Amino acid sequence: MQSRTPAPRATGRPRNAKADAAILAATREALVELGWSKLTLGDVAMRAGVAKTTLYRRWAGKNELVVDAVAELFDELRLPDRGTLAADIEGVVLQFAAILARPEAKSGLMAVVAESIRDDALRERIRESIVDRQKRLVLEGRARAQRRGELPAETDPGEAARTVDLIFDVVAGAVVHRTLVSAEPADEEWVRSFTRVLLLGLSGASQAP
Amino acid sequence: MQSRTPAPRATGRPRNAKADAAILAATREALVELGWSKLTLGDVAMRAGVAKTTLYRRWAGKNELVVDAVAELFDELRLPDRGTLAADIEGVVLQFAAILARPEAKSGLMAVVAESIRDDALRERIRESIVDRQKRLVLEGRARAQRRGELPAETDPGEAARTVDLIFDVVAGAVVHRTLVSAEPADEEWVRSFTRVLLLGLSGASQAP
Amino acid sequence: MQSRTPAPRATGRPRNAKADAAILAATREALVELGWSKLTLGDVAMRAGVAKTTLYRRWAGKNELVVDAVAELFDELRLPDRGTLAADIEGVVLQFAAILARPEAKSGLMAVVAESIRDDALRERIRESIVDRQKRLVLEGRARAQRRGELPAETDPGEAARTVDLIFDVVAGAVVHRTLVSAEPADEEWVRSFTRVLLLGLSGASQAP
Amino acid sequence: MQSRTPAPRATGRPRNAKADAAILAATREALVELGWSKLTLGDVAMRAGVAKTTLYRRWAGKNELVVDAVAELFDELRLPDRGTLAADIEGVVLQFAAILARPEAKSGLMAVVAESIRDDALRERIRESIVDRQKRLVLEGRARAQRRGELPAETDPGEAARTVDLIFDVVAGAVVHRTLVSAEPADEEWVRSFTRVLLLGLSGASQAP
DNA sequence: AGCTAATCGAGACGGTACGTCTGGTCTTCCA
DNA sequence: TGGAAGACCAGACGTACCGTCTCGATTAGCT
Repeated sequence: MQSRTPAPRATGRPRNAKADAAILAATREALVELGWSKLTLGDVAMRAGVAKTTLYRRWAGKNELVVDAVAELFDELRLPDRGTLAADIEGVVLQFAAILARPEAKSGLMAVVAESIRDDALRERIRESIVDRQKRLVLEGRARAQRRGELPAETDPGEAARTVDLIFDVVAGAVVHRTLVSAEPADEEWVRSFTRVLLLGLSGASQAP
Repeated sequence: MQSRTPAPRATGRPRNAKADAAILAATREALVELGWSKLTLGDVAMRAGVAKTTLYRRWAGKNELVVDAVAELFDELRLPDRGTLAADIEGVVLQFAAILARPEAKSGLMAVVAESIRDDALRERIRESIVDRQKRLVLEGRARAQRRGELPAETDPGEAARTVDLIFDVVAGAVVHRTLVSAEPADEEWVRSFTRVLLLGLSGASQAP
Repeated sequence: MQSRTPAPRATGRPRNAKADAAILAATREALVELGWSKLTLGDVAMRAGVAKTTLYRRWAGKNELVVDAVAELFDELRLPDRGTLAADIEGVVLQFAAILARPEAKSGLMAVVAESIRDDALRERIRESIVDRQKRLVLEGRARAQRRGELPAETDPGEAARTVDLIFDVVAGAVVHRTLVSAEPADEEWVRSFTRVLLLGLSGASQAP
Repeated sequence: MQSRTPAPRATGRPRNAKADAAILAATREALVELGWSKLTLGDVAMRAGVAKTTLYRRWAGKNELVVDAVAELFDELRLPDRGTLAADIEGVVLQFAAILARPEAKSGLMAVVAESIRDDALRERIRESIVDRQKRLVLEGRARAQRRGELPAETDPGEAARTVDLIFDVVAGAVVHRTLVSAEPADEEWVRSFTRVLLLGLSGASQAP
């Protein structure tokens, strides 16, 4: 999530530790005001009160910077215990939708995903910083449901991993599409409908293959 | 889908009819080679053997041009009758995934969606040219399934529209996420798993509200 | 003296003819205010009311621009007939000194000569635009003195050319050194002393080889 | 000639004495390879195996450093007794021309002179370190010629000083112009022609004012 | 056949951002 | 205290594109 430290040095003036946070905050601010395509690194540097060179010393370019700035937003996601699997899912999907509704997330996320298509290193960075980092929610939710007896313990680990991936694609994809492409709010009503379809589909699929 | 004719003129030299197609083809070619962010209108004009002026006379900018260039790709989608609802869905989802796997679609689509977040006119153009244009497939598929007796006739038109939207968000979102973010192929196996979850979820949801 | 026209085109928008003069004037203005080392092309462009790209389209860089800006100054040099060779020389040397005393000439000339040491094309440009262009004065002065009978007609053309070069090196070198290195004014008194030494030296040298 | 010691210190770690020489040598090396305008202090520091800080602690900037680096070159000038005034002059002018032909002198000298036009402190430093320091040669040559009886003892001290200045401007100016602007070698033949003109001019001028 | 009007190519134009480089300064640790 | 290392701010560099403009040259339909 931080700037990539090229190597831990022992000598020379150490980097200003506050600058990283200031730059990421300035990036999010600029994303809100300008959007991705009109965001310039010179402007971000100015907002952060930092020279352009400092920014380039820590990030390779606009894409890497925006990935890190956006990734921090998703670390807010939590999975409070709401008693049932359905309620847990609804809760986390609503949180996810709320983050996606924020303009700094909207503007940046899709753009870097688009850029990642032609930049393998960038895609890997997105996966590390954002996607895989949040798969913990799916794993934790499933474990909790298994403890409650709502879901059986998985037998085939490969199958289980594939299911996690499928769930993640469906949940993240549907919420993103609803929010960014359809441009409709992913509100409680929509989340309830979506969760019901998802749970029924999954439970049916696991019972009658 | 074509360039926006500001007003039908009667006099003066008529526009070169072949230029539109040449420009859109050149745009797709450039998307493949360069991706969205390194695509420049000057380069597209050169590839199309056309002056930059000509290009700007027909499209307002990069975003509008790319939307039109990409939209043509999705007109290939067909819904052949494969006998059952599940097979029909699998077929169209596979076609959709195949188009999304093409680099000119990948590069362009996500980028213009990202741009559309801060540009309402662009979002409207995307919806007209791409999204709503393909909702016909969902409607046609449902009608066919109702004729077969696989689905009951809908009673509440509002509820039916909401369901169409939900299906579209889930299908398009999941396939896009799988292809672009997870960067895994949406192959037959995945499509079969996905379709099963979707159908079970929908049928269960409609039976036991 | 003008910007180097890469090729006489027939098509496309023609270059703004006034821009050349405006840029050269702005360059001299900036030389006066800032000197060579603090002169920036961005600043010159702004002063001239012209975009930086326009400037770079016409000149390869700072050195070439300054050569042209300074060269125009020396076109003012005239050789009025003052009756005797000594008076003619004194007159033109005083004019030369007066131009060299102007800050736009001082600042620019030495700097581009310094740069020309490592840049053959630049040295050639200086020679064409400034040095050889003003050798006309030496030639004209000699011809006039020969018409007056003050100097004999030269017999050996090679020797005559070498003498012109020597005179030029001595005159230009001495005035430049006096003005720029010694930083003393090349005023009438100094010019009279210098001219006397020069003429005596030359006449003695031609009489008794 | 050395770095300017702001105050003679008594306490603390003493400065590395070798560093001064290493830096000046590195400066000359960089002048040869890069020329003045592409010489950077960071590069000089690296060549000298010294930190940039050390360099800035001893010299105020690029100009001061180059003046000192170049000044050392001119200390090689000697005035061996060749028997006649003309031979003495030819000898020293040839030496001067040989130094000016070296790229580290060419590149640096003209550039700092150019800079000195807008920087009085720099001009004073050049005069101290280079110009006045070598006027000793003119004085010594005249005294020797007077001892030989080639020149009369001067009567008016002011006039004598003015003559020294004039000689210096003519000699230094002509050689510099020949070498750097005309870019022709100041070889024995040229020096002989030049010296003859100079001596005839001076002797004639002193005889018949 | 001439007129009118919009097109076409070419390329210059004013702007703006890029990512890099340099100049000087500062901050840290080590000797 | 000096020195090596290197981060820091400031700002110019020369390049690339943007979207607009100004040309001369076509190319139709309408008189």
